[in-house]
Amino acid sequence: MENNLEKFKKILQMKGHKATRSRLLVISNFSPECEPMSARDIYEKVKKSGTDYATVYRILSAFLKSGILKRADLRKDSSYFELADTHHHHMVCTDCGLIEDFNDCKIGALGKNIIKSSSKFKKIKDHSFELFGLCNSCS
Amino acid sequence: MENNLEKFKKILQMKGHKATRSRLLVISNFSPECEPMSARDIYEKVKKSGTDYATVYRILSAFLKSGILKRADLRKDSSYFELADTHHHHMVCTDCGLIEDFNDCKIGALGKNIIKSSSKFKKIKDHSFELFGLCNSCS
DNA sequence: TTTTTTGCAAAAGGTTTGCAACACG
DNA sequence: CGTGTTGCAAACCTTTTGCAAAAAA
Repeated sequence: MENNLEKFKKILQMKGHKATRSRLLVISNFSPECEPMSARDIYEKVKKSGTDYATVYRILSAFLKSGILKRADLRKDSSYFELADTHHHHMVCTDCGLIEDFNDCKIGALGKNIIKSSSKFKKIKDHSFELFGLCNSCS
Repeated sequence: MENNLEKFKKILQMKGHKATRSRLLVISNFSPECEPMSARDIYEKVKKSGTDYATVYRILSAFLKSGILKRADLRKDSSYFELADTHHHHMVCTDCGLIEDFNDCKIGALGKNIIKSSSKFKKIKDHSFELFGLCNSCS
């Protein structure tokens, strides 16, 4: 447990954040395996410690900027977040919201080809690639 | 002009909508070439005729359900909409918001392969694929 | 101690809803 | 004419901001 705490402290410092109680709380709720979370999801997990919505949003925004987190574009009503260093994509059930991860192997190459024919862009930093459909239970 | 009106009426009826003044107004503001639009973009174009925000949202929502429109996932602060029957994707400048369309040739096949290895999904209805970076002016 | 961050409260968008009047078919 | 749609106002939800108190380095 203390090991993890130290690990998270190190990550925060490496990314230029002060290791505050709230930030440690937020980051420790993410793992490479877990589903993307909304601000509300995170707030629900940290509110018992006194951390409020404004702080959650400020932390999420700072983590996005420093590259700890990235957005997942799931066509939901609010923004979803996940660790930035795990490159995978999602299948999303448009009925019940179920999310399944999948690994993407060929998108990077695709993007490089596409940009060659663009006159307005010369470099891509990131991409989204999500699949939408009905899961087995909903179909 | 009247030709277009008749064309749009036909589309609405075919999709099970009554051809009301507001719905004709909204649908006639979309074209296969135009950039995705937000509810605000559309409201700005129809407000002079008296159509209000609530109606715009109700129409967008109905058009999504009937398959006239689909969402575009552009990582902006609000939802964006475009005609559902034009299959293309977007490059988005994360600085100034510039959007450039591109045609996607290989994603469909990719999706089919991916779903084969899923235990929770057996059919994909749609996908997102957008590229994010800085446009030439912003980089 | 100095600077950054937090908690609270309030505000600012974006989106949805109740309801009576209205328009389409 | 009857049902579905609209306009208005108000509510709701997500996200942002101002500010004084608290915590990190």
